[in-house]
Amino acid sequence: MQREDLGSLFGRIIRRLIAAEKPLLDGHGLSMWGYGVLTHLAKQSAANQLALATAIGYDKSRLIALLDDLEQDGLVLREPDPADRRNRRVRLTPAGKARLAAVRADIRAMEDDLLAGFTAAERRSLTRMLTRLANG
Amino acid sequence: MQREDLGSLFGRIIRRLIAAEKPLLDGHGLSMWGYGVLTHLAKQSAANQLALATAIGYDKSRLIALLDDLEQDGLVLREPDPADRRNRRVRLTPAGKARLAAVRADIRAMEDDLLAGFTAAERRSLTRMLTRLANG
DNA sequence: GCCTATGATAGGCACATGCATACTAATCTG
DNA sequence: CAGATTAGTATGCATGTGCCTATCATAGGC
Repeated sequence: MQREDLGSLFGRIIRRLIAAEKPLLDGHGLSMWGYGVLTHLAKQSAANQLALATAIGYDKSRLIALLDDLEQDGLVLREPDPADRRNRRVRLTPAGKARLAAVRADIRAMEDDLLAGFTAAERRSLTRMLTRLANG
Repeated sequence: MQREDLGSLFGRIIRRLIAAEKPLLDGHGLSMWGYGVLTHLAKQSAANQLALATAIGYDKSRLIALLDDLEQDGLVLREPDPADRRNRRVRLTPAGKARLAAVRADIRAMEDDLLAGFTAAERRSLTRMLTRLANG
């Protein structure tokens, strides 16, 4: 029973993260997946909804209602693609960017708190290794 | 949009881990939570089921059926606590230990594969940091 | 010896998930 | 132009989850 499972470690960490993030997201009227969509769109607008769904690992059927909500809140915009009228491009509105920035500030503060015991070098090393694992 | 969210990183990693672990567990006839129970019991037998549930972060109601299954498969044993007959101690059977060892070998191999690009020093550093985060 | 608290168990509720199907509009292929 | 493919959308199903309530046996406090 030497070393502990990665699965168990990551599982416990994810639980802590979710528990800490949930109230912050609630405070800004965002769901986990809603936040995921905004975050992704901040990096790059989506050429179509299917691409967005696969990019964030969400079900394309479920994405519809999620986008409906975000659009109704004025955070994202679905616009037709003139080149291929089947596609609907999705991008952030200014309000979406603002909302994201606000949540992100809260989340960053929470994460800083979580990493309080880590030196700057450790944090860099950790995020670098996590990124490698995530993109494997 | 400087650094990426911890939540997003951990989320993607967890997805990869689950996708890789699921078939291994299936191959040994274990569910995620079943594996979690066996792993925990290998570290220490549970004084009662409630303690076990909270230790692994599982719902105490749901634990019943899970233990029923594990017991029926001969992997764990529920035995009365002579000191307090409300309690039911839970511990691994030899078959449970054997099953756990088998799954664990598979999982360890999978994890080694996942960490293929990491040096021994990096792995140590990673697990040390993850443990700190998990036990915050 | 009563009253309260605790552990094991059963059951239900609301919700999110992955997965599958179906339908329409638009595009592409031959 | 006809047939196949793709994007968006709606919907349904089985499953798993957290949470909450109820019941029963046992313990412990007073």
